[in-house]
Amino acid sequence: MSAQVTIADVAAAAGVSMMTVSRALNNKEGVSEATRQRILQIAQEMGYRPSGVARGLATQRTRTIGLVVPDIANPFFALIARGVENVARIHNYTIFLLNSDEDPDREIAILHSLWEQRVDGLILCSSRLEETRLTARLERFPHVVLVNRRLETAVPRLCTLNVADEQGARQAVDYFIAAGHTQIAFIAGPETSRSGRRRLQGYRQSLQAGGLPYRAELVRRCVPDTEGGYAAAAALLNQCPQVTAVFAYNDLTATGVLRAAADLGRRVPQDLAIIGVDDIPLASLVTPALSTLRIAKRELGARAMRLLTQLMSGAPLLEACHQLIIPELLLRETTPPPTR
Amino acid sequence: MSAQVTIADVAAAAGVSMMTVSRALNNKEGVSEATRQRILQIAQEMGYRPSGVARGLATQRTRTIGLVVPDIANPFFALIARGVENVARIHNYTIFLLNSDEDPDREIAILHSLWEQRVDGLILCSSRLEETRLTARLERFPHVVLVNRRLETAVPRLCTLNVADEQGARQAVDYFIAAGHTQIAFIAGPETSRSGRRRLQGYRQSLQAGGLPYRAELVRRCVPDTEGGYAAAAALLNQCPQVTAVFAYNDLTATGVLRAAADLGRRVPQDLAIIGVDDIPLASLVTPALSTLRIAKRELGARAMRLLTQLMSGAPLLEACHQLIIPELLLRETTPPPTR
DNA sequence: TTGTACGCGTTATCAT
DNA sequence: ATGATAACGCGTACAA
Repeated sequence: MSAQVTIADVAAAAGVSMMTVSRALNNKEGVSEATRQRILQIAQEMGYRPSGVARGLATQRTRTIGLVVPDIANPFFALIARGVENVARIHNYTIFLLNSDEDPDREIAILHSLWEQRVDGLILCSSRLEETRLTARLERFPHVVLVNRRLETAVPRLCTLNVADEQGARQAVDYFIAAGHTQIAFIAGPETSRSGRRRLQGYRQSLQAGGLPYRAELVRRCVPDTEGGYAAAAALLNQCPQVTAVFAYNDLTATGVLRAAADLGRRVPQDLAIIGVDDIPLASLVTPALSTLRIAKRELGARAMRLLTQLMSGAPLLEACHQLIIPELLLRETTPPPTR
Repeated sequence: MSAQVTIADVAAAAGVSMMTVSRALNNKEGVSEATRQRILQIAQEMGYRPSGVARGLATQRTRTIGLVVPDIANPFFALIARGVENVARIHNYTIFLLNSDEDPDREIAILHSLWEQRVDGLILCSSRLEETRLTARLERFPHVVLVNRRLETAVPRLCTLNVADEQGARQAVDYFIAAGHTQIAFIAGPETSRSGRRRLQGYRQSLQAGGLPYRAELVRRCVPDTEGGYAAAAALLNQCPQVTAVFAYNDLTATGVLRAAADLGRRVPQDLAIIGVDDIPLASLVTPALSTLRIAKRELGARAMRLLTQLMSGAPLLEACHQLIIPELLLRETTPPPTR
């Protein structure tokens, strides 16, 4: 039980006041270089490390942030988290990571505990809270970046960072239409997903622009994982065998579509073309490799943390407070090679 | 900037002392039920939340723990993290998550920052620090659980939780031998991996027990990802075409082996049988689906946190301080179906 | 250049 | 059952 070494111990050992030690350690002026070095030396030898807790109480800043994701085991969010961490590390912030499991009640509980920890900032991904409840909780936090969630009302000290879902969906569906497909389905993910709803908008816009009718039976909700995609695709292909192209909510569901196609004897991409979303590592490892809307996940996380850092620094924002990430259509093997 | 509501504010509003408020909120005795309810009510209305920072300073316990993993984007560790979180949540601990990137220097830096945060406990996964440096750093922490890392010397207030690597490797190689394979290769992962070294021991033991010679050229080091597995397998299969079975460091490298086999025209499992380790979600999604040594990752994480909770509670341990998780051989499609 | 005294928000000790 | 007071470890005015 190595007794905690405090600044008082160091001061005593160095024969100076606590103040001098504090100044020396925090690189503030008012200490001669000689004593500073001596103090640093002694602190080092004693294994002194300042208490973030005490410092937090004194300064009212903890140098911690909260990162809330639906599920860190989802590679999409894991990569975002890596991006956040890379930037946080540079600026010396430590991260509380919490999983919300897409459960609004759980999300509330998480925000409470993060607030109790007095985090300096919060990055909240894919919040499933309704707007009023969400903004009410968020107002207490000094600085917030919302990822993958839009807000109707402006909240001070809050930025958002979103994927251009509509535009992305249009890219995918436009591609299908240009390739001559007329029966294009959308496996839409869960009803509660806001990005799913926006992708649906893009899907409809694209159909309309291409002069194709919208057919409700070609849009299927599903649990956003491989099993969900499989089930939805199996039902779809049985009931609407005329479908030749599927745009999927994400790569996990797209993988489910892939397996359903295989089980039903549909060749991919000849009989059925598929485009997913995210470009998680899995996408390039399944057979055939998934064509997908690539989202720069690490970069997204890094940008979120950079925004938060700017907010926390108190300086006026250099960038726009509400940003958009544009996905990029990545054609692999589940879309036919270009014919010419 | 909603001014922080403190216990003093609540006390003033309720017309009692801070102490009474504190007692009421912490369910301590010494408060009449009537005033307790009244205080709870008022605190609620004022939106009061106790400051973990101040509480941490006063109690010398922060109700936070540190979780260090090599890379949270690796699904193996992400699932362990979920296991840890599920248990932490129950006991009201909040988690600092840090990625070590398998970099010893980074690991040291992480341990420093976690110590500065005064975490109550630490779960450290796959430490790459040499024993003396590691134990020196760890002694400062009140309670530690080491995952996937053995220690020669005993450290007080420290438990370990490891995968039975040797035994697991033996299960896989024994299976190959029983199936009649005589040319069994091992794609061993990085030299620095201790579990890789232990799996190599198991591999050699199994060969010896089966009366098969050990051949150095059948053991290949590699970066532990798909690309590394691909490169190692491609070289191996070119130089030693007689190989009919490969035991791979993990599922990621096994997937690389799978792709190398496909590119070299080897049918799996007929020409080449493959067994990986971990059973990450990817394993069942590649084609053919990977046979693998399943490690119960969530359960591993949950057990680690349960151990830590027991340590932190101060009560004597109910379970053994050094535990082992036994992997389970899961036969899918990269091993031939049983012939009979 | 250096030191003193107080505050940060909460719990613990000791009274009342 | 309730309250006053002193920690907890550090930073910050202000003083020397």
